[in-house]
Amino acid sequence: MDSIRELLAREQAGGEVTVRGWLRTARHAKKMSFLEVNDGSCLSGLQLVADSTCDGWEGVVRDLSTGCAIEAVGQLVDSPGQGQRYEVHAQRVELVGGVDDDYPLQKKRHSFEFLRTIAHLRSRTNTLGAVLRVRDEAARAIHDFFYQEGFIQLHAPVITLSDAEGAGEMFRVSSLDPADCPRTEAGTTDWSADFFGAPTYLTVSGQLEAEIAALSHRRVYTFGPTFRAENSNTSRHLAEFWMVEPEVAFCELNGLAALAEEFLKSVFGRVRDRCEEDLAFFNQRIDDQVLSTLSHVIEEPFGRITYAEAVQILQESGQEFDFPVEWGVDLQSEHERFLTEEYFGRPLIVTDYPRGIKAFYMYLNDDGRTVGAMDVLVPRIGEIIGGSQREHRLDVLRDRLAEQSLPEEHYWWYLDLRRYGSVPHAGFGLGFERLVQFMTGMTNIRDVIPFPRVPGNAGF
RNA sequence: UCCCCGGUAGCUCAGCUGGUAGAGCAGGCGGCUGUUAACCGCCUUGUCGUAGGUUCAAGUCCUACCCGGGGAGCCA
Repeated sequence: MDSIRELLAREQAGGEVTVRGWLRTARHAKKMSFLEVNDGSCLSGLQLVADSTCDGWEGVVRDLSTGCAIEAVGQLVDSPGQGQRYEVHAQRVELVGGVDDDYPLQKKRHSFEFLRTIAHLRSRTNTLGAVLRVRDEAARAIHDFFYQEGFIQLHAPVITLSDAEGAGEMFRVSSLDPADCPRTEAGTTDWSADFFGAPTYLTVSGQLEAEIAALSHRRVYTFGPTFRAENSNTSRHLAEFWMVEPEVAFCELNGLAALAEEFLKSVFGRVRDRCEEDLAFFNQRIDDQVLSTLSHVIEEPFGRITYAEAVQILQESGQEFDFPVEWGVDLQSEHERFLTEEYFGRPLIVTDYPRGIKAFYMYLNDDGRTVGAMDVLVPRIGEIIGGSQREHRLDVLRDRLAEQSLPEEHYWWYLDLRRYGSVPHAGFGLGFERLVQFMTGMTNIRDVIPFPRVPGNAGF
């Protein structure tokens, strides 16, 4: 049995083929029926043409409608009609699974909001089908890029003891019965009686574990689900999302920025090459900037400025911003978008942020006021990558922990890494769904992951 | 969490200054054509988000809540 993708890619027509899939439309005329079958292997469907000589004409073909699962055998021929190169003259059509007449997917366009309520069926639509293929290709491209660059993949734990960077609410993991859990003498929950003997949470980042592996295997990455219990209701946030986190030993900030740029160019190039049809669809139906934006990322060098330069550009821009800009405050969405969309018009790497607005583990620069942090900003999405050179000097790291009132005992093993063969190292995090959003032009992040988890909704 | 906008048929929406609900699509039946989100005719479908309130009368006005969308914050 061939996939429709393979059949449509054939050099020439001819021969008997078997097709299995789901009907997008069934157009019935008096003497013949046209059945458009899709099997998810590509955006295009395959047109089956059946007439009264077809086995199954009465009792099957004439009763088919949108959504039916079928299997058909016939001859692959050049299509005389417009809109497709080949079609199949069906000799036999079997109904594998019929549909009740309340099948919710129509031939007409649905809103993405409605499709989210039928997440079990929406992957059969053009747009979500294309998203799943692009997402798959991007994931493979990421693994292949790191493989070729000599990285090994680290499987970071999903259940962790403590917060990676003191940022973000975490989901608690517990096997205790909330209605009847053991209490301490003070009356609070006795977590020492819980499954792990301590409070545990779903991970918010694999970074700290990746640092461990980088300090033995030099170039490593993680690619897995991460979790944030933030009450974020936006088109760019999920409670469960997939994050890519490379970590490189013997590497400083410049090397990391170069890696980030090379990484994005490679992954985007691969998806452009292999998802041509899907990307053309997104460009036509979702956002007509998709293809030109991809080319920008692949072909043009990224802009590179320091935070201080960014502040100066913003202050001298003459733009009215809702939030004023001055050295020491974090850049707002509107600032990031102005820089990458209007001022540079291409992806942009901003480095060396004030120490006060960044995490404790970031490398303290010689000026004493900035850290070796790096954000990659892209048009329409804003920050897509955040990373930094890590603080590898034990004494400085201890000062930074104390500065942010973080208890050393929670980070005992993280500090150990600085005591035993510490080396300069750096890494970044990439939100995988935001990458897919950027590549497809989809405006809502809930539509680039098959089963989105957001506040108040974990259905399907 | 905050600010705006919205919730009317299975879907997408219309419904003016309050007067008792409608179009396209989907679905059913019939017709027709190498058709392309096919087309033509007929038919079916509603606690007008929920709960209160104002009024002779509420889809329409008021209040609260729920849900959805856009933006912001947090961030990836």
